[in-house]
Amino acid sequence: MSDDSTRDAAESDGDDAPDAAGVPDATEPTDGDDTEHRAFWADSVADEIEARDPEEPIVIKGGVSPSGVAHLGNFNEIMRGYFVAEVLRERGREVRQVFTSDDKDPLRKLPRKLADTEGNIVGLGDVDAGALGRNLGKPYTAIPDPFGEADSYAAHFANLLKADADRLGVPVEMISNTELYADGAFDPVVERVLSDIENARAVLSEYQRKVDGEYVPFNPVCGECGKITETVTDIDPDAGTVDYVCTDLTVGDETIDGCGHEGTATFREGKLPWRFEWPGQWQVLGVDFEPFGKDHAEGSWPSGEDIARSVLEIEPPVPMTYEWFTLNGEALSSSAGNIVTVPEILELLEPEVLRYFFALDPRKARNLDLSRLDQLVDDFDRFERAYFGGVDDETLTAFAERAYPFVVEEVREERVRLPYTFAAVLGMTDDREVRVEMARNEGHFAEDTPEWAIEEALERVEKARAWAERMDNAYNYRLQVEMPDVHLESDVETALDELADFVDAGHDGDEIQGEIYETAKRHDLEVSDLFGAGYRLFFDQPQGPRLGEFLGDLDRTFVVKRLRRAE
RNA sequence: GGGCCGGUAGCUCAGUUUGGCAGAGCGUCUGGCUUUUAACCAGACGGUCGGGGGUUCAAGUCCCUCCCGGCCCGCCA
Repeated sequence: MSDDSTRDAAESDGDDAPDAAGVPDATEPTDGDDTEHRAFWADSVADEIEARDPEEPIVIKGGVSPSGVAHLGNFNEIMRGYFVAEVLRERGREVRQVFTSDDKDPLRKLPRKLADTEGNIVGLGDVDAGALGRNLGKPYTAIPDPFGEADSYAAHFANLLKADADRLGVPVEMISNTELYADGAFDPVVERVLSDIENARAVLSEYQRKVDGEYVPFNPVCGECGKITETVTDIDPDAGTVDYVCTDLTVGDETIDGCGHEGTATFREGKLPWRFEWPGQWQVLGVDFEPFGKDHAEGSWPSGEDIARSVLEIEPPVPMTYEWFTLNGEALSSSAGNIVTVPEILELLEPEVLRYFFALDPRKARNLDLSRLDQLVDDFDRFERAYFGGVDDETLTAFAERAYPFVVEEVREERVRLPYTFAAVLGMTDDREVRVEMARNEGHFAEDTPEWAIEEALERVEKARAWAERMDNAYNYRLQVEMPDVHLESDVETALDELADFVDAGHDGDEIQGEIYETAKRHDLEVSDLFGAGYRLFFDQPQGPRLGEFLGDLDRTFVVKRLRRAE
């Protein structure tokens, strides 16, 4: 176990992310006054926040170290916070949702994966790794963007995260931790911690054994080499400075060399260690609610809560632990390549389905199985129907009544949802008219279905098509525009010619489907042989969707020509 | 080793606060759609609610204990 920890620590910054469910403490009512059960967890959290009679705007926070790839796990905090924010706004509260980029943290190790400006995941080999290596130990904001576009390494990843939040329609305000120090917002916190250092040590030592009488909870940035240092030799709270020596920094079994410089730094030229910095953020930003992954639940939350009360003398925010989700059954890990980004998953799903995923109970550990996205979409569709009263399930309906309006951008009952796997079938052809016709035949579109609803419904076809291709699953068939290279027995060819005549005479899909059986029978063929030939001709595969009905929706001339094997 | 969270049908999940018949969707199977061919319809099958013990008229739900998984109890965040 401890062996692993080295590896894990190596990329702990971002990677292993959080996932899905949450901790109960968080949603437990304060002091047992009113224990009203809520169908939507965000209502329970909102109750708890309101019970504190908070000043407005109510501040909801999340945060992450901008270490490498912004992946879906990082969105737990943003999405969980979003639902609580929306519930409070609905109750007439003014809410500010912020997300800190903890970008004064030092780059401790070279990431194995990065995300470029478009959010695509790339390897370290695609950037100047040597340049990055020389910046080990410096704050992320002091390191150039490896892709050369943003102001810094930190800004690059903060921009990606912000872009993803925009894609999901979450109005989150990004805050640079470095800036909080630079503009003096953190001054009172640092001053408090360092002037009351005996107390600070005493409190933290309850949680961290390493804390001793020499421990100084402040890490200056070296004025010479720019790296975060660990050795403070003197503190002058009145002057607001510390003296330091730029010593080596040990990270796991690696050492980042210090330059030996001896200097003096102001409270703005350095940072607090995380255990103090987190509570400091609560104070500086006036945080009322913060969701966090279960890794914090037994570590930094208890100490942070204590530091907030005992050192900073502030009330910590309402907490909520969420469980992590797994991706395809495995922990999220960028180094292992088990990662999905927001843009990636939005190629496969509508944003509202993804929001739905995060509206589910945060306490439950979930698995996001890309090969079974149809299940997630089906669940969403059912959830949506429940909102409109179409599902005989009290619990689901109660949940949907509360959560659904926050999941969709706009509540519109006339909206049409094509079942995801059916959408994948429609994705076998690019012809929009064929898609619409097939959907009509299946009863998904009615005569009076408005054009906007058809447009929206068809957007799912593109998602489902991308899914079928990416998973290379049972729906990954493609109508062949060019005649495939097929070899057929002569009796099969004869049968196909007859079938072509039948189609040419003008029959609908059902009739064609029936005629395939009849034709096979007449020619003493195995039905499967004739179907097989059809699938070869149209899909260049041995199998496919219900053939007759599919052909009935295609252009008749095309179908006839293809059945006759004409180029 | 200690602590926290999770474990309900093959899969994805409700239900656990406040004890009251074990649930849904999907999948599977069977049947239907004049006819084995993945879209549609109906029905059926499917459960030791992780195991064991306890409390109770009654336990998925409460208590004890054990198993499995994740996390924390070093550093860092």
